[in-house]
Amino acid sequence: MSKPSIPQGTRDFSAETVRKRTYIFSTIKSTFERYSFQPLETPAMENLDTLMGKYGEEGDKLIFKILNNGLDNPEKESQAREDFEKILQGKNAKGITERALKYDLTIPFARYVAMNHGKLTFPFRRYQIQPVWRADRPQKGRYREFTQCDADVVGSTSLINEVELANIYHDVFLQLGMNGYELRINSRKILAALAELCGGADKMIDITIAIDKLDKIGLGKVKEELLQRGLNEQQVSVIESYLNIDGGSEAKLTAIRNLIGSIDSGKEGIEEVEFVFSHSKNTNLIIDFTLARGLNYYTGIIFEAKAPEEVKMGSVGGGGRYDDLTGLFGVPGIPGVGISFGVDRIYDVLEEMNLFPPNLDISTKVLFFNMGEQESLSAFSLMQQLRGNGIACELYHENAKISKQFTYAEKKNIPFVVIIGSKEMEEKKCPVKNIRSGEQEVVAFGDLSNYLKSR
RNA sequence: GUAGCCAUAGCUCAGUUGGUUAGAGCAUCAGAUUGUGGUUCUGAGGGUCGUGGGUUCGAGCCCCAUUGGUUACCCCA
Repeated sequence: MSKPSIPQGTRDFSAETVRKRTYIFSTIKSTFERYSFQPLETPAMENLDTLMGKYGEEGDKLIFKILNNGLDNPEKESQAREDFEKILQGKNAKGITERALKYDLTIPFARYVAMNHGKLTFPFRRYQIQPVWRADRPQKGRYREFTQCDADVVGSTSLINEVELANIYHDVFLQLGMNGYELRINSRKILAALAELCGGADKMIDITIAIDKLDKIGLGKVKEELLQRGLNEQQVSVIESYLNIDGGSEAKLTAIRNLIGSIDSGKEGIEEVEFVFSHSKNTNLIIDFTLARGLNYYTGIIFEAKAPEEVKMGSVGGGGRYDDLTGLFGVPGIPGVGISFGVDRIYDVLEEMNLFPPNLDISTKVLFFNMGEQESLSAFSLMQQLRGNGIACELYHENAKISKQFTYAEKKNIPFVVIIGSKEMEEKKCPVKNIRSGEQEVVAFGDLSNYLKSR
């Protein structure tokens, strides 16, 4: 028999990890709730149709497809073979696979809104915290199963939404102690204007893919890539002057106005960025015209949250505005804007920077020592009383050596031990020892709950 | 999908140009110590060297394949 294992890029979460993750989830969740977002959950799997074509060509390849059941049915054999031929040619075949694990939370949400738009009150604000799956090659900060925390507002074009979302990022990251994070913003309209200026709206995707890599590969390589992608020298030099925009936010805005302010979409984009920048309380907000983001459906403001420089984790969240996401599902005219937190990466950042608060792993508060058969029965009934009063406690399972029971308490990070032997049973008081400080007090049985509750 | 690196005890790792019975630290268990632990000391258990082939008198070490992990590219949270 082979060694047990789990699929590549997936993880088991131990108690300690779950508690740390829960800490992140509850920080994000309570912030979402405070901003009046409502929870939503959607299935782990969607119909393949729902997902295909929504994330670009690369995205499609990374969708985890689910094999249909019943393919071994002899009556359908010839059809199955025919369908499989399509798969071999890189196409999809409903006969082989018609469901897939969800790839993000935004598209399923759009699908949900399209299905329920008649029942929803707009603007509709929802948050969603669920796992998603990508058939990617795992590496640092990248998993095949990971959890996203999304908040979206649909049915409103107001830029106030963008401002609020920028504020949410700030609230969450400051609360988590990631003070050095950056929230970069840009507008797709500015990128569209740049493409227009370079003589081809059809080149927008090529341009954005290339310039998005600026901080990674440098200006020289970006120019090379642009040339490779079919832009001419003159167009590349326009892009170069765009990329050279630098300095403080005001200086950047002035420079971008000079460059593309005369183009309608450019002007709109600049106004958007300026609005969000000037109205958000987020002091970590940075205007970054090189920010592009991969997902094709963004049309206005785009966000990307970056981990503090020193941890080299890159993006820990992102989002943006989409004018017509539900249009993909036959319900046009519902604009929206949303953001996402990448919990798994945030976890890695907090771990690396040592930012988790202590005591997250305290679950059991009291360990009753087992000093013998009669003694343990007495401890048992006291323990039940404490549990009734909401105190998590545990009785050591056998009459082992004292030192062993202490070690157990220490390993399980249980802060208090209670020792009940024959003497204590007679006197109806017992020593309560704080394991960390070593302090010990004798407490009457009847006072035990109150004593422990207060510390 | 492409490329690099790694795989030896529960964990972290040594292991010389290929040469006797594969080691250390930590962890575990037992004892010194039968109601107050964490330090210390003594002892014990624990391995098909990822798997399968090959070269060789001889392989943990060299070669091939395979599996798993990891890092980078593409892309992305």
